[in-house]
Amino acid sequence: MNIGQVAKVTSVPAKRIRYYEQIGLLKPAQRTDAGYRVYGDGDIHSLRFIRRARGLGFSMAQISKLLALWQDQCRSSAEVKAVAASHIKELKIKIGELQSMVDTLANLADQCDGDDRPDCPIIAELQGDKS
Amino acid sequence: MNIGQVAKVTSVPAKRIRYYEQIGLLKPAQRTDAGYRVYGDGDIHSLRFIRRARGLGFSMAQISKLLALWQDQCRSSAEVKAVAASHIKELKIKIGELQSMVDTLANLADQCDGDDRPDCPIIAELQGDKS
DNA sequence: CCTTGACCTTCCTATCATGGGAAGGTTTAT
DNA sequence: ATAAACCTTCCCATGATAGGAAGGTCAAGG
Repeated sequence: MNIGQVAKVTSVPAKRIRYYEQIGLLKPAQRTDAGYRVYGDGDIHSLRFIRRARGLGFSMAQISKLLALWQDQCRSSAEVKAVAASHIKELKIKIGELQSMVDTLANLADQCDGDDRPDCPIIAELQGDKS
Repeated sequence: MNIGQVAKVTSVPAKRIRYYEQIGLLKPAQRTDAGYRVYGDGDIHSLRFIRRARGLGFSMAQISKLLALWQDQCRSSAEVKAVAASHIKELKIKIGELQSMVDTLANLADQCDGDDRPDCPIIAELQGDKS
């Protein structure tokens, strides 16, 4: 299969497939005489694996680990779970940060009249007023 | 004040201050004969404003708008509120995405034994098994 | 057989908001 | 006078892509 066809069946754009190869996430694809990349079923499975992992927010570095564990028959599920746990932890931290922004902003926006006048608690907060 | 002193009092590193000037968020600072940037109180207020806005997760583009509104005596609070509302909306979407990742992952991790054996529902999910 | 269009290739650039560091000039303090 | 602590600009790096230019290749139709 050509890269374009693989892109279609995996929903991973050709550009991204080349990028994954470049950073070593995928092993270099075989080439035709003309230099075209050629892919087999294994590559397609790998790309789907990567796509799903990306969908769960894993970084490339984490996916690299997960791919290695996936291929490793001798893996322990504990190792996989550790990668996931670390990612969950990061996600929760991020969510907490974003949520606290939302809380503050919603609070301020709620107190804002949203009319034609210039007075605004949002601006006041950013300005540093100790209201 | 020199850039280093401003960095200290605003908690915004000199590097970042120069960057803000470069992208037009701050007006170009005055210079000494030797080319050193010189800042006044107004700049310090602006930098604190930017720092607080960044802390609430606003993008540079949004902060640019907010700065303009801040300076604009004729602003309507509705405009400010609109910027905030749009940001809140984006944040909530992001939080929703991250939370759904956490939910999926926590569920999978929960089902994972985390022992020495290779069997792992996390890997199975990424692999695409219809378990 | 030749052209056209749809592919493919590599390479360069941009994003966003920074951080790091090199090379070189200035100021301050001892 | 010299050393330390500043400052300047410039270039490169991040992560995970997207966009596009320049050029080679392949399949189909006239």
